Amino acid sequence: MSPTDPSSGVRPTTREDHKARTRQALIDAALTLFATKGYDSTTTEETAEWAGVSPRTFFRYFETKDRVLFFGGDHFNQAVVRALPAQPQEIGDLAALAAVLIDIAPRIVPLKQRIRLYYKAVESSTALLGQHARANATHNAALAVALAARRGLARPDESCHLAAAVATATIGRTFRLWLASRRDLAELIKDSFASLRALACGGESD
Amino acid sequence: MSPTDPSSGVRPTTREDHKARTRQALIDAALTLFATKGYDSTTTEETAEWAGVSPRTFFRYFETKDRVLFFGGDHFNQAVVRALPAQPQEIGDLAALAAVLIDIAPRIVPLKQRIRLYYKAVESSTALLGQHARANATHNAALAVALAARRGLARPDESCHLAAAVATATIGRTFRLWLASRRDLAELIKDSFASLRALACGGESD
DNA sequence: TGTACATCAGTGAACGCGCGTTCACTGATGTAC
DNA sequence: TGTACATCAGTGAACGCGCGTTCACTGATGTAC
Repeated sequence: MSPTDPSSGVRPTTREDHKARTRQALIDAALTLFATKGYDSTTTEETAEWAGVSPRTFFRYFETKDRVLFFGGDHFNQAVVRALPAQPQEIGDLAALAAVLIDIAPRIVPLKQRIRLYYKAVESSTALLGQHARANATHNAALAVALAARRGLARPDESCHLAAAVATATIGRTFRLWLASRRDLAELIKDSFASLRALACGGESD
Repeated sequence: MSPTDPSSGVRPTTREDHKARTRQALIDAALTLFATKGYDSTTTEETAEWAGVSPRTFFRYFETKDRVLFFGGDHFNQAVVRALPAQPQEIGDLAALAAVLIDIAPRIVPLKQRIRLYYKAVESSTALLGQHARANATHNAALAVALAARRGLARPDESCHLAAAVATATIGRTFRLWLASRRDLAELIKDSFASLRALACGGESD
């Protein structure tokens, strides 16, 4: 349409640039404040001030106070779902998922400090915990669909849903373990899925 | 101490009786209203009115609006944790948990309609979803401790935590399946844990 | 059994607070010509 | 290149609303004697 048509290439104008930076400043402020002071003890006004904008501006970027925390986790979830079909058909669902996660791990590692803040923020409030749980539920649904496709099903059956839920629970544990240690994320993922296999198959061996 | 000392026996006076009934009325009102109108669209004032008390009375019974929904689910969780040591040592953790759950199932079945309302309410709001998630996390911690004891560990290791998390995820799926069908709860629990075993052990067989 | 007092469930009114909305505006960036 | 206009990010002020608190009170139930 116009010479600065965004769809014609990545050329951020000064305006768009500034907008993106304001948004990012609000997200950073919220992440830091929620993690240190707790969500309930942080006002939107305070967050705006920390980001260097007026109180009113907060709600130009986020519909509600809690929305400001959710931005990029979905990105990785979607990457997992997209990468799943590339895994060989022969291996099991959980093994395929583990393989995908190990592939993606290097892209997650650099965000460790940020993810730590995110989890700390989430634990500070039931409202954020609820958001997190809902994001997980959405991801599980998408994952179940992807697993169904892998098996040649039109719609996910209960086994697909169960696999998605169990995988997400396993990943959740793995993340917390990773954040609390210095161990390698990919190693931890491998260990967790091996441990899951050992648990479910009745062996007490490692 | 006094002739009506509560610790000397279960003799509810008229006063205690009335109090218990007021509390229950508030819980019932909240459960119904949250499930039908949604949590965010229901005010504490409305809940109080529905229960036949003044708005102010609500906060004499519950510190916050969300607390009114959480009352008896913990009871079953605790029952599971207490019953776990009675299971034979030879069987695996997940098998032991499944057995305990199947034992308890008959006590859960009569509450089906109530549990349905509970889940509907929880899904209506991130605040309640967060409460539910936190309750699950607390239960998982207790479950991990119980599993550690079963294995002769002083403290739960990561494998215990993982087992608890995976079991809770499995039970969550099972409950939703149960609420959406007419199938027998104990049967569904058995199926779910069998399905979990099949998933993790790599077999695609039922 | 009967009276005087104590306790406590429940109420009414007023208020603080933070989220989120509405309306009218400013001023910088972007566009037309 | 330069002027006139359009767009849009950001602001300020005022407000509605529901949660949760504080304080002073009523009236029914329970207790002492």
